Amino acid sequence: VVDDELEHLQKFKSGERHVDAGDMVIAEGATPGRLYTVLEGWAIRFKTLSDGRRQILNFLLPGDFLGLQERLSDVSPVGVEALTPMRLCSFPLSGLWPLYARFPSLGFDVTWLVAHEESIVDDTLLSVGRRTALESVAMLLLHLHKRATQLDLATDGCVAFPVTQTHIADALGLSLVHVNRTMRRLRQLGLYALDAEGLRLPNPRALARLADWYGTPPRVRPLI
Amino acid sequence: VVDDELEHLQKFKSGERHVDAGDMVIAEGATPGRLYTVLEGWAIRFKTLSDGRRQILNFLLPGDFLGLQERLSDVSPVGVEALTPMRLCSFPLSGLWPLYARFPSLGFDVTWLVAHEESIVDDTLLSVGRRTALESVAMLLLHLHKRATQLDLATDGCVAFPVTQTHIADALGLSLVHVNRTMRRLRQLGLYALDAEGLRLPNPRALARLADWYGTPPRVRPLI
DNA sequence: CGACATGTTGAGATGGATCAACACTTGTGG
DNA sequence: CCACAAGTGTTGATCCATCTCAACATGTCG
Repeated sequence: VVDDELEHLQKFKSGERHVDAGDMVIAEGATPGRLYTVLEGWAIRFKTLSDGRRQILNFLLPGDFLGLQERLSDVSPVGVEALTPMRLCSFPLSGLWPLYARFPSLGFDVTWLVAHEESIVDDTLLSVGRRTALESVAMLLLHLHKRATQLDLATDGCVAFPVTQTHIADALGLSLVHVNRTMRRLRQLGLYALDAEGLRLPNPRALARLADWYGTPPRVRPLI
Repeated sequence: VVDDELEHLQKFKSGERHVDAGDMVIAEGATPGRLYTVLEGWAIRFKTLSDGRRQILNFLLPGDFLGLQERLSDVSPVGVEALTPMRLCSFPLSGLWPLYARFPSLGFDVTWLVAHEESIVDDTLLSVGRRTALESVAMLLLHLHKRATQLDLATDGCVAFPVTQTHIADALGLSLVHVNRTMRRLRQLGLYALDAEGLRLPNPRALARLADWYGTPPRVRPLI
């Protein structure tokens, strides 16, 4: 989707960063001075309350941008944790302004990426607030499968899926146990299959109907 | 907070729009060709499922920007409804790119506004997903009161409050009845008072502790 | 005056939470 | 090679935060 933007942004990179699965890319409460784009791998962006309750805000896949929302205050209010080994394109926060000044079209693209991420969070908020557990899980599986497929991460409709039931629970504001039971229902309905190979959705349209969610047709450079 | 940006953005305006309380600024499913900044008044940004369940994504106050997330696809996936009479600064979508090209710093500010709105939605998602009803309502009241105060809408700690319990329910993914009972508890705890004058928070620090939410110190032009 | 929006309260129902096991796999150190 | 811990998935039993249904009160407005 954003190949073009990615390529340009990389000219500003000051280095690549590699992290392992489970590593924190940005720790909650840290003061990161870097921005990243994801080149490879999956991550979660999350917040936690002081007693440990955690909410996953969204999943980060290749092409996603991170570090901007995190920099609105001195201390990052969110954490970012790798779900798989990752390759990140890194550049300093101080490089952002020159980028806008000299390549306004890239600034434009950054805005687009941020707005796009927000629209995903909007959708999740609708799920968590108003959808039932079954509907929410249906939408999340469909959403992630679709994104991965659009990034060419699918082989024959099957995408590697590093997301555990715990992650799904934390993304949808549900308990682990209830996610487990809900996913059993979806599985028995034949709406998804998951094994070592990855995630498969035999009937995506039924999932979409169930979740009342029909993704947005992707547009490159949609503004202007 | 954003007076400076507002002033510049207004140079691009193609007109002012006035709407009454209850009017739709942007209808769900419409294809708006305009962007707005709020000059005066309150609004909600929301999504609805096809059976009518509604989720408010965030509240729009003076200085907020709208129309960008809405324009990521051909059809606006969200609606915007005025809670009070509003005055909006309007300019055409086609004016956005020239703005970036000729005044990169304004592009920068637009990015900041979008990222800031996302951080608010992030906080709400944490509430809806992981906070209890009492905590969620506490945070919402505190958040709105703080924003209004920062915009100088408070007189003597009291802000006009056009938000009904139905809105709070739809913002927090709760039922109207439960919001009513929850607010009664908060009222009896002396944590808020609401009358024709407006909303008053006698003990904001207790609310913050209850909600485990300590807003971000506002920064103007925080990037660079 | 009635219609409508908003707030309030009670009673009962339920989706989802919590607590508690247990199975399976993987990695690790002795 | 085995014992063990840690992560993940699964299932049953029970509880409760919140929902739904149903009234009713109040204020506003045409």
